[in-house]
Amino acid sequence: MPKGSPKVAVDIVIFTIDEGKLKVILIRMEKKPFTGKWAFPGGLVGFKESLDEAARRDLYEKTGVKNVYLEQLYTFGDVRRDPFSRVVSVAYVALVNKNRIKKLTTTAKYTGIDWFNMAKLPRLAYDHNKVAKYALERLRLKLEYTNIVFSLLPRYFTLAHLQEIYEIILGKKLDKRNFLKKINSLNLLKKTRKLEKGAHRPARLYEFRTRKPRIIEIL
Amino acid sequence: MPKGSPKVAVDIVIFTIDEGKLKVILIRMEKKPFTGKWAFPGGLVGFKESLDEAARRDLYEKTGVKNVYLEQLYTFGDVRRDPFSRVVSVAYVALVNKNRIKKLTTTAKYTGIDWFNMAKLPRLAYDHNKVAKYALERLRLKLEYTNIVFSLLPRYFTLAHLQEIYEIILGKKLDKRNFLKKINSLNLLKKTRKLEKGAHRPARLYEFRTRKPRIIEIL
DNA sequence: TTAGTATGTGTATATAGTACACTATCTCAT
DNA sequence: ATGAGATAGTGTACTATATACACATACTAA
Repeated sequence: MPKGSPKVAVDIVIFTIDEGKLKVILIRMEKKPFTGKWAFPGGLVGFKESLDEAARRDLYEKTGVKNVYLEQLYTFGDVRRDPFSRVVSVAYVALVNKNRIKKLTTTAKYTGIDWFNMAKLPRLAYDHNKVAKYALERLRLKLEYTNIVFSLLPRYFTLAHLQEIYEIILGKKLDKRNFLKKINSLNLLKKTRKLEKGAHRPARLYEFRTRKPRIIEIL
Repeated sequence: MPKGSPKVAVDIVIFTIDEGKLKVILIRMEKKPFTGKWAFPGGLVGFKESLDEAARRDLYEKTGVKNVYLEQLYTFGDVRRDPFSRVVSVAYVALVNKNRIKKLTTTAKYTGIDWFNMAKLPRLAYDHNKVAKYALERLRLKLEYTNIVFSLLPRYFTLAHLQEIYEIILGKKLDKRNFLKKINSLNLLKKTRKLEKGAHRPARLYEFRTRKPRIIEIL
């Protein structure tokens, strides 16, 4: 029978592409049970903010960016996931363009914040390795039928650049011609006038038809 | 900035098939802002139970059934979703076989509990019409690549019966031959010796290869 | 024996996904 | 001016999956 209620927090898996790798932001914990361990950033949800707002606020505090793709992932509520306190955590996934981030900042409660290669995460605090696994699955799935990568790209980009991002996230090589067919079938892109320097044939630049999150099929 | 923390509740969309319709359990509220309105059953999460446990407990209290399909759906956390209190609600979806339920019971806080046709829901309390929409989408989606309907069927059943349930949930007629092809490709069923009375050719009975929730593809 | 009723089954077509290689266009070096 | 180097851009054949569609079969009951 319920007596008292758990606390509510949000945790955010903030993805970016950097140096040809899929990376996430982690913060280093100072508090007792997890001293020195890394975890996804997050914090308690205030009385006067929705879950989405709490996630957006935390993302802004850490990275200084707004208007990126942000989606609720799953809610983790095991009793012992935080050994000293009962906290239910609503996990979110965010996608940010690394160029738009000047500096990562965190509060005094933490002793560090940095980008980590998603493929080589250390053992994380709480149940955050499970969170990471869910987040990657969801990201890969959504890639197939939405335009969510717009958050990872500049306004104008080449097909090769777009394909590279897909390859990094999916963790496998794609065929150029089949990739174009798929992207075309989703009807996400608009051609522009070509640009792109380089000691070779210049590539045409594309832009997204819309830079708002747009679901192509049912979720 | 967070000050205090919202309360945490679970709400459960309990589906069944009855009289050829997809139905859900609703309870009638007594408390002030929603007096007389119907809502999905649920309640606050206790300090010593996980979210899943809270959902399972509530399902058991209302219906007396255990061991059915139960899945977390989404977490609703708008500030004003409950006008008098700040409650974050983790919504769950459950599938139960109506035959296994003797009686619906609820606590003194509510003035009624009953089954409602999912296709004709009244205006519900809180944000529960949105919850209903999400739940139906998820149910339809999961139907396509999992064995979750096992919770809605007896141990032995005919293909016609199985197909009928799919048709009710999806809200459209299916072709018998194509349906069989699809079910076979999922490799969910085992043939048994035929039975089934009736004034016509008797139908072969099938059973599920396994009656645990089993994901066929990635979620 | 027959009428009635639901079962059980196969093929042809359309659509989506995958495998696969060569020509075109530019820059830079000579 | 020419050629080497480098990446861009493009089409077809094959496979797998999804859809449309109709008739013979096996039982019960009169």
